Amino acid sequence: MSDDLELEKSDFIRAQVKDDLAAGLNEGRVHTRFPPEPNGYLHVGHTKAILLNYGVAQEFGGKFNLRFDDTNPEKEETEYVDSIKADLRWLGADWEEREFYASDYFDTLYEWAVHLINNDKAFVCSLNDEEIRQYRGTVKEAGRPSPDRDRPAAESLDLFARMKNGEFKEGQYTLRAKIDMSHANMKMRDPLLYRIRKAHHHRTGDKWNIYPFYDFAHGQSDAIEGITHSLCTLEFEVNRPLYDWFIENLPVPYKPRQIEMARLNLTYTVMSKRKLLRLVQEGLVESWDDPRMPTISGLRRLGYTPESIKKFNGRIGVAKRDSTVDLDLLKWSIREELNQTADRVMAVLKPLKVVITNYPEDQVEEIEVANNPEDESAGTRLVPFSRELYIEQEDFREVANRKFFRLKLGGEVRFKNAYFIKCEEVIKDDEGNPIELRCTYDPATRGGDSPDGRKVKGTLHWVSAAHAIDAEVRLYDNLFREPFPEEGGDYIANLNPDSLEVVQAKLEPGLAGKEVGFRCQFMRQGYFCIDSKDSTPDKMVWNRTTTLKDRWAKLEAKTGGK
RNA sequence: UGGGGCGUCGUCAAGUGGUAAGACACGAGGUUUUGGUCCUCGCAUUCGCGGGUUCGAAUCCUGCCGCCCCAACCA
Repeated sequence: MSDDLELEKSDFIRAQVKDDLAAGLNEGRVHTRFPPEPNGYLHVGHTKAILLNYGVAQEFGGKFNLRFDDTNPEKEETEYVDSIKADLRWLGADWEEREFYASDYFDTLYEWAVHLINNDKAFVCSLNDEEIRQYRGTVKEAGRPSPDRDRPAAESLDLFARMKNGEFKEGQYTLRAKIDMSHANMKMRDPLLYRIRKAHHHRTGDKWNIYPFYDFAHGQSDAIEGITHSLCTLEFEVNRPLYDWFIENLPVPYKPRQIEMARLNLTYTVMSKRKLLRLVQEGLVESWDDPRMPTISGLRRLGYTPESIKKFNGRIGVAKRDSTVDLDLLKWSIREELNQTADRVMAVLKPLKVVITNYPEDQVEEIEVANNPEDESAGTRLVPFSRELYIEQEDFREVANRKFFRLKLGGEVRFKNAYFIKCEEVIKDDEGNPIELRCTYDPATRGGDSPDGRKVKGTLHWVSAAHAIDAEVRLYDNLFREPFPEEGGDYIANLNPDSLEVVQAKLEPGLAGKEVGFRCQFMRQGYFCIDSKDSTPDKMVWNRTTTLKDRWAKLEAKTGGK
């Protein structure tokens, strides 16, 4: 698990920070921040930003702030700030006592807006949203100045104060910067600074009737906190000139610098809070932390560890080109860890009864099984073996070719660590489906080796029927069936109808009493963990974190089942 | 009147003038009481394309092509 003190992390951002330090910038400080808007749950994409920002601060002996970008009261809720904090803690990103909110700075921001008005760099505009859009021009045509652009500062000051006091309706006025309506960068065409919004804010309550926009809050918040490197995603590249304009034109205590990187995209998933919110609202998934969701809380519930997510992020790197990472890399990162650390247990997902006809009726043997072949120190345990057992339905075929190493009528296989078992008879239901196998065992093969040296090709996992624990197991698969669900139409249409299959499984008895969150490998099936929401001691619920690599399935698919 | 970014293997990604790292995926073998793990081998004569500079170019110059972002009172 720790082959990864690896080569020192290096990417263009860390290189830049290193250069800045070497050049003696920022008094030798490094100070980063993660600035989520509390309008939804965090997803894997955010882990890239969190781990980068926190990692850079750590690596250069700097500080890391958590700052909620809460300038839009209509979409923001305390539930979201709580979930965000829980996710950061779980990931191990420690903001110490520096938990801030853009709303902490509303008073300062208001003063700074007044400062701009006084310096003839902002004005109160009475255009409505439609007019503002028209006056702004297009990407290829210059815009036109608002008729209010030359409103005297005294008048703007008065109007702005009255906006704040709630004297006007929403939408009646805005405060805008006075920059350049013909600027090639649309963001510089007299951008909006404040809008009237008589909404209840999750922290400031009803104190404010006006709220600053992102552009007027973000860089200034960075400046107030003394952030040295303000890392964000590529789409904010066009906002940077505006970011710098405010820093230059306001009496800020510090001049931070914005650096942009590519956001994370993953195949077979969507990575936008808006799109994830729709899945939740329309009941297409159970909740934000549905194990199929790419949210941090969803992955946590699915069984991912913080380490695996860090490993994943270490592998994908940080760069500026738009990219979509293969979901397999994420799955690989958790298998990689769990292969080393998870105990192996036997659990039968889709049970088929096996009766060993020559095994004494009331006999029970305790079979010794290694807990983890990758880790001898994990020790061994005893598993009961008896006359009636369960095996996996898919481990039996009445007839099959020699590529099928498992049990067939008349064939012999090994039951893991127990005995060689031979299938003598199949009992079927009315539809012809096998419902019970009558088998014999070879007492001389106890432990799973034959003294006469004969070989069997297959080894099956099994569970003693009388001792088995019943449990619900949720077999999760990709949420979407297409690698690029957003391509061509509505992503909802690309939802994978088989993203969840629920089965009633039989588990080996040693699993009784395991705590919520417990992870292990169900031998030959995958990695599983006990669900943190729905599992109870009486009725366990398990989630499949991910399958094992399955070369047999691949072979079968290739040969078309022949 | 457009501006700003970005193009290196199927997918990520190193590389910063000295002759294409690594990972995932994929393929072929071997080991194996998990068709898992592990091990071995293979997988870019070429860096979006074309010119140029140079003894030497993915790296420099130049022309073209392609993709992404910006015209919310969202962030």
